[in-house]
Amino acid sequence: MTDAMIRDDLATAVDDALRSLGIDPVPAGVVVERPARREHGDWSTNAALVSAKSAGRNPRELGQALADYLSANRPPHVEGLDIAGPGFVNFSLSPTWLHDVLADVVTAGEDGYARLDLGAGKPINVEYVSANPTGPIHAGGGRWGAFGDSLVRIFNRCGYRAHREYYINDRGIQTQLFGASLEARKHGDDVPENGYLGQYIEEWAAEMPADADPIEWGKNRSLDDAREVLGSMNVEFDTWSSEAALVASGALETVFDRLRASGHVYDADGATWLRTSDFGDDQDRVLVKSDGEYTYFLPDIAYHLDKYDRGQLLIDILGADHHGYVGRMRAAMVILGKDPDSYEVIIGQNVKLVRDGAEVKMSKRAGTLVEIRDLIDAVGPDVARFAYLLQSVDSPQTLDLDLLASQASENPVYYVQYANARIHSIGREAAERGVTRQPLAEVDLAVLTEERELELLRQLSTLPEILELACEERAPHKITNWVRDLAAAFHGFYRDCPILRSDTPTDVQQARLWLAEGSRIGLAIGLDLLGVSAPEQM
RNA sequence: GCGCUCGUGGCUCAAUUGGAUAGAGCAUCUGACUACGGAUCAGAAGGUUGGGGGUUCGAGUCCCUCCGAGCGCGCCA
Repeated sequence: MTDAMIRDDLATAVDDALRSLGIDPVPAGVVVERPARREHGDWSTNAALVSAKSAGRNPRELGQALADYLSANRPPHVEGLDIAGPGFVNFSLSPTWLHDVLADVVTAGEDGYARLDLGAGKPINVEYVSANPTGPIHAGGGRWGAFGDSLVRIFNRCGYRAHREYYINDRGIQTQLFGASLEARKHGDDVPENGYLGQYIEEWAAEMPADADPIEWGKNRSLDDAREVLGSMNVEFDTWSSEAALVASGALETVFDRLRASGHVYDADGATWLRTSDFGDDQDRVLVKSDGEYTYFLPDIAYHLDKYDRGQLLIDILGADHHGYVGRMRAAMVILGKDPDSYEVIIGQNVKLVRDGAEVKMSKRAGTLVEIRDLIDAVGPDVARFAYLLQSVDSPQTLDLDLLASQASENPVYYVQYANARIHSIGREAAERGVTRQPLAEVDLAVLTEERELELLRQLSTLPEILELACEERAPHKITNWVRDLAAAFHGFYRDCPILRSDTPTDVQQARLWLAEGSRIGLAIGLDLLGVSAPEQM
């Protein structure tokens, strides 16, 4: 029994009730949902509100009629029914179904509980970070790493097959400038005009062997740094795609021919253009410059086309400063015959970093960046990752570096990890006292009737629906919020419902041991989706 | 100027996508353990959701309009 099954049962019952009152067909917009407030019951329906107008009846009176019908034809597990507010019909469930939830959770375990099949194995390609290989990753880029990696974990748990991808812009003027800057500083010369000025240039130039090719060496140095620092935050990739390799493969010519053949390419002002404005872009874009060089755009098109080999759905995660890019790429994909819905872009709002009470304006070229490495060194990977995932990517994020460091011990991530550590501590203490957990089948979970216990079970029961929401809305922060709520429910339970104390009856002790195990499973799943560790002691 | 995104207690953010009395954390104040870890728990205070108008049973959410912020508007990437 899961909460989704309960919801379906209730929705069916509500439909039946409406029809019995002569409201047929059932109006769109009638839903069964969780009320915002606990005292409004476990589930609620707006059926009376939505139907009242077309039925020409008063919402409260109609609600009463619905409640009467549902009382007489009571759906399973429903204990209480009442009508409240403007005409909501509220359902209260018997605690028995929560005991079933716990049995499900511990039976399915970490691997099986809240494992969905929304995707039916559909491959999704997710590209994120993709910072230019011209220096270290800055602290703003960490947001896309944490977000993208968690999103992939969510997809995979929901039955998709997600492929993680990083695109390396290792060709073009920026890489040349970067290499030239390294070379110049190596010899103590000034960097060229528009060159790179950061402190890291000095350090890396000093590291660089005298006989190294500065462009190649600089690229590899940047990528090693990215791999290492992102890896320390549990951010990994399946494919690192090189623009230079793509160009060398001849893929650009192939794509260019296909674009030509589409009839949407034209020459003007000595350059070659793609007529993207016919496909929703606000202006046409140059493919080949008048000096005969490709712009970044043609390789990007070739790259996106290439990604379809590794996913039926392409997702790019980009910072808000790239939002102007979406229209042209979607246009190019459509011109190449792709379904516009198969190319999705998630625009994340940028991160603002505050240090010493002032915003740090970041520019890689000017060398004023805050490296993500500095952040991780200061607060650790778990705090950094949790901080990134604490809020929706739709809203701009402000990270106060001093605050994050000074409040490291009060960080919400520790609140969650502490709950996990307490569970393991109970296990250790139980072992020491010779208390063992009996097989589930021999334990009566029905003795779990304290409000703390029920609240913890209710929270545990919502993970599947939260996961589904997080997946469909591409919103890992919903997992973060859920895992915090679960930890809060556990801490409350821990405080008021002793397990190992000598005055705890044996049957209650056994049921609570299983409840602790269920909580452990929930925390483990949630933290894993966030890519945050679940330490057994702290 | 045009376009995209956004504006929620002192601070950082939620809000089941149009639902009921807008919720958390931090900071502030007050309480709670003599048997499982106080990195915890319970409570108080703090709001005209930037302003105004509209849509409807119902608006933080949708529409219009001001105000304010960030980001785009290259033959850079």
